[in-house]
Amino acid sequence: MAQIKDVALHAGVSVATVSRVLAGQTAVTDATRQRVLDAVKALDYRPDLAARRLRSRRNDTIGLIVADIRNPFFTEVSRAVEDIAYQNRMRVILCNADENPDKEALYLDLMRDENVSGVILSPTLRTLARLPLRDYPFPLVLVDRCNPDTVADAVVLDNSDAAYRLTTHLIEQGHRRIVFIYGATSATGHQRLDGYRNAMARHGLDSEAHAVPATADDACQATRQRLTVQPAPDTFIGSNGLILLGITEALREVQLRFPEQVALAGFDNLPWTRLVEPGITVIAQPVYDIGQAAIELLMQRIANPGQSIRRVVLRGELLARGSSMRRAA
Amino acid sequence: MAQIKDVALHAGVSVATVSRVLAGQTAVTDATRQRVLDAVKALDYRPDLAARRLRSRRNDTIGLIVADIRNPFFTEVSRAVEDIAYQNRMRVILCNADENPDKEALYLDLMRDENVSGVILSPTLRTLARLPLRDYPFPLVLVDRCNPDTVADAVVLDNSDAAYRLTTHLIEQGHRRIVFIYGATSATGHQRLDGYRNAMARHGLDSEAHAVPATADDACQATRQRLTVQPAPDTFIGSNGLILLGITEALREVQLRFPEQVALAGFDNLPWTRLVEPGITVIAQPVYDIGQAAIELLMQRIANPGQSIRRVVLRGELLARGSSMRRAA
DNA sequence: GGTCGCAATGTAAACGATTACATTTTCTTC
DNA sequence: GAAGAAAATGTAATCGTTTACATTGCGACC
Repeated sequence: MAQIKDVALHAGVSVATVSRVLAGQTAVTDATRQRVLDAVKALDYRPDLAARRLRSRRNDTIGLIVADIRNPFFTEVSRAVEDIAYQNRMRVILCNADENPDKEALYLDLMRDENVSGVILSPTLRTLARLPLRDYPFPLVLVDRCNPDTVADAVVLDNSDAAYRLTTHLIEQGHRRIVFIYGATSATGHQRLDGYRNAMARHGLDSEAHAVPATADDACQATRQRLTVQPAPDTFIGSNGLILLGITEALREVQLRFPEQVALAGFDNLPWTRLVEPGITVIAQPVYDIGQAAIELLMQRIANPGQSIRRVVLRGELLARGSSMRRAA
Repeated sequence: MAQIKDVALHAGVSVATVSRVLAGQTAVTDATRQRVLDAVKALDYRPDLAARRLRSRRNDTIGLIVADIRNPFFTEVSRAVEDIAYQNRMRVILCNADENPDKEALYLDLMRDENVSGVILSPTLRTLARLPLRDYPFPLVLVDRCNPDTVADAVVLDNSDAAYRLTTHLIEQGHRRIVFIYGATSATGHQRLDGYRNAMARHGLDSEAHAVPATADDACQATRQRLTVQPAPDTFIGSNGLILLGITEALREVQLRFPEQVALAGFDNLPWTRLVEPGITVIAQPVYDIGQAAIELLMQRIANPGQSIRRVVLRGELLARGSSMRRAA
């Protein structure tokens, strides 16, 4: 493996000059620059990243800690983050916390060990609550989840508002006994719950919400359970794509028809929501944009650590489909 | 930030001893080991990974280059790889090649630069073809995709056989005019195509296959297109989950009923395949197992570079659902 | 008790880059 | 053409570990 001194020798210059050429500095003659680049090519020289990072104390790597990689929301966010990062010559270390605060803490430690330039995180409720107590040695951008009082850059949906609009839509379609099932571990679930409750209260209706672990199986279980209890609900809302999936499975098991026997709606415009007859009404999130906004925010903060805290709030779009339509009288 | 010499000072030993304790070597007295560990804790010392990697020339990082992170198959593989890797104190760099050979080459170079201990790769056809020409400076394990003659460790499904079984099942159910839609860029698609062709030929039926870019949209487009041409097919097979999704969308658009008007089957037991009425028949892959086998294979090779090439072939399971059932006469 | 052997520990040289500082070259300007 | 400034280049220290090699300590054995 060629080293920088081999390149220097080959080009007839000093190692410092080679380093400068590779760093893209200006204080080099065009002629020598060219000789160095030729030598680099001739020897197929590639700088040793470990050495570079040790000496320069820079890393050009960012950490991305997602709550659940199986959730298509996060895979799409990851895609965006990765795209933009590599366009800017940064590496990404992707970690999957599986909605587990311990894993999350572990990965945050790991990021510190790796001396990353910054981290994008979708925190569980516990980590979010502890955020003010800890002091991380890197810039942190939250994505998908934050509280009104969190002191960190963040990119989120207008969760409460979107849930309010979704619930209002259902009420306007004549549904009344609306049950809300949400993920217990995420701030998102709670904010959407707020929106749901507000909409219900404003129309003089009683709220009924169930917290579950944020997996399809748990949501399915909870829905089954609820169906055994009278009075049966009109309508279910799932606070994210995985939960909506679980609810749908449970309703399909007992052969309930949408929207005649039960109405259904939720968050995340996943491909299958269009396929299930007669189409499931959802709030669509601008997923790629969320990821893109997050990494751009992070890079801005890395470049300028002193800048004031920013929060980007994106709007969800209501896609009304058959599952929420007014049922025949 | 505490350094190793601070720890040494605090514990009253030399830096070498500290390093030895942290490396878990045996040639240290219990008493000194304890003093060192106390000092580490007291100073909250964390080794500088860049320095360690530079000096030791080890990295304990593996690269995972998946073909398409949006394909749930690969997200589940990633989960498995990550789980096992971190259990073994290894880091994972996850890269998404988007089925693009150029991106793939870029990431492979990146892995070389990062000096990773090994790489898990799901190659496009082009990269697979070029594999013998290149010589990578790290162990390589292929996952999901390989040829009979590829000279590398690999973990794959019994693709041809599974497709054969699936096609035979459809034929036995009375379907005849079966169209196979597959991803052009992956070896998997071609192997499944072989199995399909064999089954058709054995029953004296004509094959009809269409290659498409491996996305749901392209599969949807191709299906729409095919539906405009007479004679209309009995049945569609999608060579993976994304393509199956695209086909399903196209068939739903024109309101065709399963299995009365058209039958449908494919690969990947994704959650939504159970939800679409009356359930879509699929070959289920042991996804987590595939990822687990891949990283275990890789770790074995890292530990023992000289061992002979291994190929792990896992069996797909046919889940017969309503979409492939015999239609009423 | 001296010597040998081995275990425990210490000293200092790597690892391969970047970069502060020193030096040389080139360009202005008179 | 000389002086001085600025640009280009070179020399060598440095980043924080690991590890080869040197040294010390200690018990066993004769």
